[in-house]
Amino acid sequence: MPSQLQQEFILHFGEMGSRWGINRTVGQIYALLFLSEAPLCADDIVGALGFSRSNVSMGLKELQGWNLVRLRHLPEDRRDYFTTPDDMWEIVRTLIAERKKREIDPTLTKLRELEMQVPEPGDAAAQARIAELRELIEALTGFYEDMNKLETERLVAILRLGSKLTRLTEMPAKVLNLRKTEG
Amino acid sequence: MPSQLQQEFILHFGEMGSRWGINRTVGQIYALLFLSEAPLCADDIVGALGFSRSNVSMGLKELQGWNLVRLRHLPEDRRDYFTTPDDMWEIVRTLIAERKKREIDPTLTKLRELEMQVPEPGDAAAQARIAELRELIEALTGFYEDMNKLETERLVAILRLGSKLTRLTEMPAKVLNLRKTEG
DNA sequence: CATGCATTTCAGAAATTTCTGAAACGCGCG
DNA sequence: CGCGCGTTTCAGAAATTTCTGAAATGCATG
Repeated sequence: MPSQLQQEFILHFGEMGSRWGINRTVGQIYALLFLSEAPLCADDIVGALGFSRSNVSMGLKELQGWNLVRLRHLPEDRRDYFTTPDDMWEIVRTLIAERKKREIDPTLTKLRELEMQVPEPGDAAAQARIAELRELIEALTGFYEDMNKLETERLVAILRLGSKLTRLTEMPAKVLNLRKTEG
Repeated sequence: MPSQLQQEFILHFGEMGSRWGINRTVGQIYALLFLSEAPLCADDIVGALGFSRSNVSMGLKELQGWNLVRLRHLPEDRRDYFTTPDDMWEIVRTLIAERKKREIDPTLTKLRELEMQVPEPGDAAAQARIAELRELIEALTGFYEDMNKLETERLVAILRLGSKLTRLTEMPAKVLNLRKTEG
């Protein structure tokens, strides 16, 4: 039985679920798993949240589809248990990766496809706009991919620098090459 | 009447709409406005997409709520005309700002609120996890806010550097302070 | 202050998504 | 192979979201 604190967290995640592209049930299940130290099985979740068994099953399946939960097995027990990763950065990384996969990649593909089409007369402006959009998305996803390759420590260091990063863009090329690329 | 190319773009945006937290109609309306050079009025949109007049009205209102379209008036015509900004970076900036407002800020507020609560026994682990999540979100949104303050030129320069940014974190503090902060 | 033109509101209809219980399935074990 | 225990599927019910036409509203103009 979740405490008052946990209850509130879970309900909030439920409400936000719809804005995040998952639904209320799935949001609540995730929140519950996120807070609990020990792995939970489907019936634990039914007990805590009161959804039907099948709804929980579908919710867990969806969370697995998002790579947001890990399946585990306890000795002497053949039920499936689930947890969220301990490392919060790992969670955020998968979340971003999955959202990119669902919300951005299909559009990028479509835009590229549209650019290949032979334009009808009058399509010039539209096609230019599409190209510009594609370039912008590529700039952003390219940056994301670069950042995502970094170990968390380095990533955090960069985040902390924030607007100080501008300075790097002001430095002469020479200075930038003082150190060799590593990794 | 949209060309084949435009049609495809519009339909794609419609389908993606649901994944982006707007709906199909709204996605299509936005796509149409995005592609067209001249401002369009509600009836132009009805003509192009075949939705009911009221549906278009609601869709436009929602887009205005997202700050994704601009209202304009043409001389000698008292209808409302709409456009999307010419500057694509401005579009992306508002999009990100609005999504942050809807998808992240409420959660940040809630997490802070939960951290203030006096924990019941057994809540220690949960509260620690909540704190960790809050810190991580703050790190990310803080970085976002820093980046968002930059002029587009500088922002693009940083994006292009990508993983080269790591080097900055390897430099001794002295080097970093060679140049004074500006802006 | 009535008229004409355009936008907005709103209650119900239509469509879509979510949820449930019952049945089907999978699998290790005696 | 048949039993026990747990998971998944699925068709229909329930809930939610989206869409529509009709009526209401707003507002400049004669």
